Amino acid sequence: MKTVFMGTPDFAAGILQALLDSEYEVTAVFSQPDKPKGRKAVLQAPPVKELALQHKIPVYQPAKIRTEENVQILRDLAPDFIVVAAFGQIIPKSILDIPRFGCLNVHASLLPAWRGAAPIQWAIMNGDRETGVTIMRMDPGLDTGDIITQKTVPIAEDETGGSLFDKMMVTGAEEIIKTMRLIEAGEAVYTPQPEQSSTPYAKMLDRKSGLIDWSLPAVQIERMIRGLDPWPGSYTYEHGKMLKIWKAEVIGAGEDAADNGAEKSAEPEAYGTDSAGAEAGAPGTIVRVTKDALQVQTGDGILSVLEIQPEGKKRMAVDAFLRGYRQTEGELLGKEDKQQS
RNA sequence: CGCGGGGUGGAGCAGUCUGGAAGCUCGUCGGGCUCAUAACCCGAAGGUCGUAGGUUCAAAUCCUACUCCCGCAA
Repeated sequence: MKTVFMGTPDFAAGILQALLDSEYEVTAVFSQPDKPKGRKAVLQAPPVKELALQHKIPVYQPAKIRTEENVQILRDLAPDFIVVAAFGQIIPKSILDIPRFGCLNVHASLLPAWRGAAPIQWAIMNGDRETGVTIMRMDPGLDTGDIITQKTVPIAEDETGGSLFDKMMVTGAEEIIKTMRLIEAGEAVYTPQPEQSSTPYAKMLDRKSGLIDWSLPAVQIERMIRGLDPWPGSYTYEHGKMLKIWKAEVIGAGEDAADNGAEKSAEPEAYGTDSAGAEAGAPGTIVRVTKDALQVQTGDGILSVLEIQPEGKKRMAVDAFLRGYRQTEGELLGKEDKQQS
């Protein structure tokens, strides 16, 4: 069975690997063009390309796949399947119609939920308890094709975008092969999706998506921090410098964060008068600094920051951060100094 | 040659501009106090100040080259 694969990032490379390990013959790979990356702006090949080259599979990297030239190339390849995973380009009907068994897409959500470019992160940010992988037969719409197979994946309490990516890749790899066999055997069932998605569109993330809005509830901020780890990362501003936050925990406002909360608050700390002002502070205010904790007021509840990365530095635990940087209670986070420039 | 921050005992930082005894907050080890402790007190170990060269009586500090880490931008 001749198969053409289209994809770009690591997630897609995992799917490609599964195809290479299977009985399906990958005759060509399409990926996005190499892009400058890193500080030196060195051209870097996408992971899928790297993997394909290792296996001596021809790689095409058109800037636009929808040209007549590319369509012709695909016709000549005459694949039985086209498998698409995180390719990054919209595939026109003229190509969807080429393969005998259609164009299959591996999508990292339980469609119709989270259609779009960043389904994994959005599922975490939304606080979903589970998500999953959907294999669908693509149609010209955006993640609106008929569903063939779905497999749910639970989202752990401490799930990050990165850890969920790994799980989804494994599941996606299993499901795509399973689904291809099903189709080949003529046993596939195509279930149309409802027109309306059950969630907002999982829009593409960029660096700015990571700016923390302290007026949101602490739980939501904590989810965002996990969802955007390792990319693009969540951040705020401290003394006008970017400060990334990689890990945090919600401190129940009043509920039973008892065990360590109780002991600590038992200590005198002569903390009565000035804390009153701090507690009532605006979202983003640092309300409490101890040897190894940095607690920030949010729109609802307190967020205790656990792992941090100052601009120009590496990730570090808060206790390390607090040793050198000396934070003060009452300081307000999130203000970008516009002094410079 | 895109812009910028940084490499100082195990960790995080100060000191660099205005050369001249290695500092701060912790950690580690030993001892003490205590019913007890991550708290407190006393003491100790541990550093080629990223690398190489230069200037100087004298360089963490000034000059040159290199290297590694990181943020931004793409």
